[in-house]
Amino acid sequence: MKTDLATANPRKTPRQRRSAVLVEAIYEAGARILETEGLAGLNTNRVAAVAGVSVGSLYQYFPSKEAIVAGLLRQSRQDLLDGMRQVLAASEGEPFEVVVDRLLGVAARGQFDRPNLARTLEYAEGMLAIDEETRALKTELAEEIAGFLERHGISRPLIAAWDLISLVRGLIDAAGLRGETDAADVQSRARSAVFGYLEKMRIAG
Amino acid sequence: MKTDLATANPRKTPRQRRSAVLVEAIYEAGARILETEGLAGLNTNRVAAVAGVSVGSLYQYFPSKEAIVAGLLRQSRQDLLDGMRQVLAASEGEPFEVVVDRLLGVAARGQFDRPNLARTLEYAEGMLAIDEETRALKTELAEEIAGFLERHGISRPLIAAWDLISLVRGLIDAAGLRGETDAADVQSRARSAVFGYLEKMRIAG
DNA sequence: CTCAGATGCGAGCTTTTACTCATATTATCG
DNA sequence: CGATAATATGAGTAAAAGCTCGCATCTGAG
Repeated sequence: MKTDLATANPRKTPRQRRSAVLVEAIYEAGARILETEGLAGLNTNRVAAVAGVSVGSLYQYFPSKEAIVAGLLRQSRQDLLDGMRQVLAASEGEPFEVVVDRLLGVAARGQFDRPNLARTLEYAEGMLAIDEETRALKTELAEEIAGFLERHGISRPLIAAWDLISLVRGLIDAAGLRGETDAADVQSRARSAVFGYLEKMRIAG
Repeated sequence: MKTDLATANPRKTPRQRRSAVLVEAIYEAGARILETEGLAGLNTNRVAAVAGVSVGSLYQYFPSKEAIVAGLLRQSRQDLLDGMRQVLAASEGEPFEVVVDRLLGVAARGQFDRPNLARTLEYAEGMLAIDEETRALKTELAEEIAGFLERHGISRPLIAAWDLISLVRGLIDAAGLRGETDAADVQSRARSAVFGYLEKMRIAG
């Protein structure tokens, strides 16, 4: 638990194809373990075993087990941010409600298929030394959303963005945990919460 | 990580005062560690050290480290459930909005002062073998809220209860994590989300 | 084909951690 | 008090986990 930043970043980057494959296998093994057993079940020996590689190879590219988790978190955040930006870019001139719903769709898709993984990764942030870049992705996402909200007359847009992100995450996460499978239904309830919140904010803010 | 139920429950109950004090010290030490270093930072040796007792004593009352976390989770849930029930019992005939706001206050108070602890405990449920009784507390809470919602004409009350609980938790949790200190402001935003959601649900349900 | 650099390996060393047990101290009650 | 039950202790053990290092194998440029 003493992990500082130096040990939470990749050690070296793969140059040949086989090493890229190896790194990918490690990430997937890590994800699977986090998904089924959580942070506490993740150890380098097991990751290596599940990935079908040796511990030594693992340590060629990951200086610590935290680095694996950090990498997964970064990927997950980057994907979400990219998805959101794509929606926003492709939705110029569209009605507010439509855009919000599309954003919601991106969020739901990213979280609902592997809810345990998503939850563990988010939880991990508070416990690990995560590099600034990965942390920044979270802020970037909020700012992206905030900009969009501001353009549509929502007051305190940054606060609202944070609130909406965390509230939607909480709702979807819990639904996944309970074993709900109807993503459309969950999304529609999340929509209610989001629009409800926004309406109140338009008046009160 | 193999912990089954037998090992996640208290070993024996304190009979004298000194042992009750000891157990209390262990819980508080556990809470402090979870708060600052998360689940991964919790180990029996450290808990004992922080509590100022010996490992041997710890194992007199806790069969495993999981039992400490399980106990903390149970307490936290019991407190929340009690608080909610008290509000509901004391609010017969009060307007819906007032009661909701009081419930929100209970939730916020229980979560906002030690957000890291609250988050870790909730996360822990998925990773540990928690006794049925503690698990049931979660359901009881949802059902309590659901009953209240149903009496006020909310459709799909149980789903709505789950959604509201998790959405409020997500929102408050994130606010605490970001270091917000104005509990009243957070609560008022949570109120917006809750009423917003409920209004949509009254129509759509 | 060759060879230097890149990659892969896994036995094994070290540290951490869960947990026990023999022993010592303290409370309670007659 | 004195005796018995309750409680507290912490050195010690076994298992798990983090991580290294010397050596084997592969790849691609020339």
